[in-house]
Amino acid sequence: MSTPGTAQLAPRARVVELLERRGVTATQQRVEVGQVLFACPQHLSADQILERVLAMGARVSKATVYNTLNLFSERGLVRTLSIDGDRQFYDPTTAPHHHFYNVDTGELIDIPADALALASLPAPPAGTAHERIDVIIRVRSS
Amino acid sequence: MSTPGTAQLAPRARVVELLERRGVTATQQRVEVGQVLFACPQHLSADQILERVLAMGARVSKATVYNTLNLFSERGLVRTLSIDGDRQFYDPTTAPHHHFYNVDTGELIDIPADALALASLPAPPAGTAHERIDVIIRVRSS
DNA sequence: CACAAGGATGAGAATTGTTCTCATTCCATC
DNA sequence: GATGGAATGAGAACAATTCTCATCCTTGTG
Repeated sequence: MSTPGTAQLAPRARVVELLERRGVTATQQRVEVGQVLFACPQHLSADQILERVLAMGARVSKATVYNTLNLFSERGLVRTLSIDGDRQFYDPTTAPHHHFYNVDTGELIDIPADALALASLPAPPAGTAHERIDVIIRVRSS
Repeated sequence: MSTPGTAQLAPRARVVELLERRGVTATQQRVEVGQVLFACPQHLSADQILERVLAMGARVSKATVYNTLNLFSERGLVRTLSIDGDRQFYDPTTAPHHHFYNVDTGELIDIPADALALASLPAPPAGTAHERIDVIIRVRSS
């Protein structure tokens, strides 16, 4: 069984390497946020991340969590998901992939890119270039 | 040229029919919101809808606009889109289709369902059933 | 046509997720 | 160690949305 109150974390060294590879200064708080975020493939809200960082005994503010997540997002370390209007989720998996979203439970599940073939992509509107494609398959508990 | 201050509106009769077909009581305010919303294929925020309803000389409150849009959404009269975390957009086109989203301008453009082939849909997770599929192609001004 | 009953509306307060402010703290570099 | 610019944090500010609840309509019924 797992130690109570101790969640699985990504090793500091791995997080530091990830950040530095993207030119992000690896400060105390950023690394701690990263340890939570990059622990495993998952979908966490800012609040959940704050909670877990505090639970690991670290000291971080809400402002820093948001600053950090926005920075990570800009630098491609995390993918920001807007599924409903309520809040955003942060997805440590940045390689192309898609999502199931259970509208009843709020659960998000990854769909590997190769499990969903997108044939015949339409050309982007004049003067624009593709940036990323999000497919969300909404499902409901039956 | 168009009459200044007079936006294009869906005819009352058509809106009333749409609402009644879905079992929605066609009250004054709901019809007015519908006249704005169903005027043409478009993507409006709640604020924009409120603005336009007021601009047509009607009297509606913010609360009623939200109540109405949520009701329309439940009854399948409108599709609610969450593209970024900022606000929701309401799309009168309820038939399957997808969207381009320009991250620089915020512009949303419809993609007809048949312009984008989804091959090999993954099976929904156990105990769930497909509800709807949203494809958002993010583009950036180049 | 009056009228009750339940639904709809609206003004503004409340909530919630996120951003902002700016004084303090940290940290890489000299 | 000093130092300057970046990072942090407490809490205020903000914006979209929801809630509250008193008032107003509608609609069906006698």
